[in-house]
Amino acid sequence: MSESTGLRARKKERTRDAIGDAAVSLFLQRGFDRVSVNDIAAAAEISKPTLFRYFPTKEDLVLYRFVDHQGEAARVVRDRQSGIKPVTALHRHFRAGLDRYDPVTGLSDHPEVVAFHRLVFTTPSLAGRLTRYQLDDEEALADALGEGIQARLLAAQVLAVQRVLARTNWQKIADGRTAHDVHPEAVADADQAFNQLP
Amino acid sequence: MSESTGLRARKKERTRDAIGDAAVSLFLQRGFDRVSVNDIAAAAEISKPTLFRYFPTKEDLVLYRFVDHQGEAARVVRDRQSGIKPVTALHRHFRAGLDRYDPVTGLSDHPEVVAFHRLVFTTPSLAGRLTRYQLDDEEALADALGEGIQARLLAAQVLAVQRVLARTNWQKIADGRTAHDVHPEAVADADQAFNQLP
DNA sequence: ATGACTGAGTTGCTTTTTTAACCGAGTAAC
DNA sequence: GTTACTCGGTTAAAAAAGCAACTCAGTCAT
Repeated sequence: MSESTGLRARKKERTRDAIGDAAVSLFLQRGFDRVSVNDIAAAAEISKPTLFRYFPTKEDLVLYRFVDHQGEAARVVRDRQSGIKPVTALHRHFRAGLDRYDPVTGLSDHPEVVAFHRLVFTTPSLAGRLTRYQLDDEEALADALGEGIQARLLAAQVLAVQRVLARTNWQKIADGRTAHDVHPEAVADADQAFNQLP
Repeated sequence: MSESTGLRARKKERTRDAIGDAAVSLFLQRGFDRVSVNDIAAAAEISKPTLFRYFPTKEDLVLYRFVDHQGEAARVVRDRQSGIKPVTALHRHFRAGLDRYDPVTGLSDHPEVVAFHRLVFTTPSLAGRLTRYQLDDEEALADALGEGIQARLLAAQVLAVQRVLARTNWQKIADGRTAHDVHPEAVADADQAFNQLP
């Protein structure tokens, strides 16, 4: 088994995580625009230019956790077993995320995750930037689905569905319920939503 | 109060410590020449050239803890209050080291320190290199003491005395006694030794 | 409205680190 | 004896990080 990543790559990854974690932690403590990039750089013990070498903008410091899932939908479609319809593959993948309470499904009641989602949804510049990421994601998914306008339409609908499902789940949890409690409804919602897709 | 060390300096110091600690820890586990510099570099998560930029030779990886005390005797003499004889200043300084169980006096029963001393004394190349350090130390002390042959003689005698005292203390502790138990004898030995110096 | 600040990004230059390749001595295999 | 290791230590080139100083917006006094 090769888990040898090379010194350079390993340290870069660690630096990236350190910056991202420091940023999110500070943002959760004090709010997005009460924290300067200087604060983050200081907390992560790196210099400001280094910070911007890892993250193009301040917003990306928050959203890099989503970026890591960038293109995931497209990948699911591409890697599906033959004979399985794209929508089915996406449905199963979302369902699996639900079952392991993956934060991207909105179905996580870890306090940090909940706070993080509130941060994103209630900070306009972050929500804005997030939709831009989702557009990229949509495009990739459309490409994976095929060529014409139908592929684009389907891609848009799938991602819209996932967005709504995730927000719905998050909302219920933000209202104080546990992820475990919400799980059955989340599964039912997902089944209904995906099944009425073309 | 300024404790601002600058990012660069702070990280360098940390890297140095990481290398030194990794090295000593491995040496204590497996013995000096059962550990390659590659092992040390890997454990400290730095590359081999980096290791050698921090430490000129493998031996220095062990001895840097002594190097940090390099020139201490000379400094004690130079910084003594006026009216105090050099030997007296050195005597008091050694006595103070005894009182705080400073490892350099040999009067420490921390298992790690004891094992470390055994490592140094029982590994020929290390003992050899250590005496070279002590020669440098001796020269610095001689310069601090004055010009002629007398200064050199005194310097040599002082350091010889300190060496013997430290080894004597260490030997007693290696035989199983506690530092606290040995302390009175160590003080008596030191008093006797320093008092019969010119 | 002008001037002084603050904060997001950037730029040029220097220092540090990684990488991979090498040297030279020792040593074990055959 | 030659071949092939391993190990201490070095070198050159390229990547990455630090530092200081800068631009460009906004903001908030006076």
